[in-house]
Amino acid sequence: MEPARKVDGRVERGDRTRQQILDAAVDIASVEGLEGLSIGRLALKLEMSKSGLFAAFGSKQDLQLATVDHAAEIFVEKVVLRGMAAPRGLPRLWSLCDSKLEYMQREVFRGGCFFAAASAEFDGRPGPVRERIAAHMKAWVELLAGAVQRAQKEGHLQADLEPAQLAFEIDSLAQGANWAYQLFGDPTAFDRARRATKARLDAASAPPRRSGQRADRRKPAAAGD
Amino acid sequence: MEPARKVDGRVERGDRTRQQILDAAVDIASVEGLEGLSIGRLALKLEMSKSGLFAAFGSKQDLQLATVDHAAEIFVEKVVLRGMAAPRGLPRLWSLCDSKLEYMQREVFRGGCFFAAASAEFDGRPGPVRERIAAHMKAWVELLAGAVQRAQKEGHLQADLEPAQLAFEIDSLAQGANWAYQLFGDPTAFDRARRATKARLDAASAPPRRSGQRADRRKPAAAGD
DNA sequence: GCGATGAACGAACGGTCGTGCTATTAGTGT
DNA sequence: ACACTAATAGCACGACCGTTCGTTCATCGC
Repeated sequence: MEPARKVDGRVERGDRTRQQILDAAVDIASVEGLEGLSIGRLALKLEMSKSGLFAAFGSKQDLQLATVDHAAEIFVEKVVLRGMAAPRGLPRLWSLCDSKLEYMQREVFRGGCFFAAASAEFDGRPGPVRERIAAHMKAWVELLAGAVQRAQKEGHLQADLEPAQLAFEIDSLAQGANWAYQLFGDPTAFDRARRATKARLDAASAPPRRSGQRADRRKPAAAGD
Repeated sequence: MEPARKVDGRVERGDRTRQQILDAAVDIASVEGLEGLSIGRLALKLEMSKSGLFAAFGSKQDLQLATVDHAAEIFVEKVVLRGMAAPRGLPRLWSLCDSKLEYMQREVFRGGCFFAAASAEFDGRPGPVRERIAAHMKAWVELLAGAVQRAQKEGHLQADLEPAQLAFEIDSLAQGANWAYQLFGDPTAFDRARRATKARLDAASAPPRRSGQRADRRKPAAAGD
């Protein structure tokens, strides 16, 4: 969040501009893509010279990597931290889903979910950038799966379901909503995703604790709010 | 499918090369993107001159539009027709989902689902290309929703659920599988999507016809195969 | 045969891309 | 006030982009 500091604690001038550059880079890249993000246009928008901007990163690829990391920081701040603030178990799981949907809906990035766009753009281009994107996304789905597992341990979700499977399903719904909203401009997509996620979590909820009975029945309590 | 013909029935030379060009264009674009698809590289791959190729379309945008339409033809052939061959109602709905998953899994296009990539690339770039992509995708989701509606009329699915909602959910699962496979190379994603889709359709299935009873119970029959 | 037609070609255009090199500025320690 | 250093600007390069132009060549009606 705050600009990086040197060992002596001073805020360097270069770090400040780096932050400004990355803010603009993430904004542009979420709309035009990481490859469409050109150094010239970025410099124009920031009213600085192309070479000066370039020197701050050394190569386009390094700029792309830094942009991906910067987007990840924002993602963590707006989605992960916000979601993890909820009490552990099912509420936290739901909160993570809802945070991601809200982050897409409010368009924290102008072009919708940065990583949805970046994934699609780079999944066919091997290299460090693709690997970086994949690493961040892997961390996210594993965080989700971990939240599922935790909700199982808390007795909120059925114990016999596979965490990765449920994480896959609810994250797919969020991605589907982002897709529909970005392509069609359909804001109801987020309602659809929320409804579906709630219903899915409901169906995966553990039955109220009674004597030894199989977890094949539903329970009326809603997942969210 | 077969090359276009003139009024007198002859097969023009230009149409043949157009088809060859579009085949290669779709292949490249599914990996590198529609914008990354450059006329020079395309001409190199086809071992023809840049200018000759260019003349066959008139502009890059027209080439992109033709590429999108060509991809849609292949999509219809491999997914829609194959899916619609199943008996109407729930089997057809499942068959459509399965066909799309298979088309992604077998990588009919080298870079996974062409339209998943194209949507993400162009959802932030207004213009005819974006509109064309959106039109094709709209047709697909409406086809899915129509299949849901038909399954309701046949009594296979509960009558009180919203077709567009269910269509959104199952298509999101397919997109999620494509995403996971393309980014992580995880082939189990398709199994996950299939399982989730089956379970979702199961949960949406109408109860076996008996006296007036509400549609809140499950029925054991699986959705697919 | 001959002229018309359309397909494909090679060369070149202006523009933008990422990337180096060198000079100049601005900030800091003494 | 000065030297030192990091940050930025200016400029040019080579590569590639989409596009245009004029030309060549095969084909086909006449």
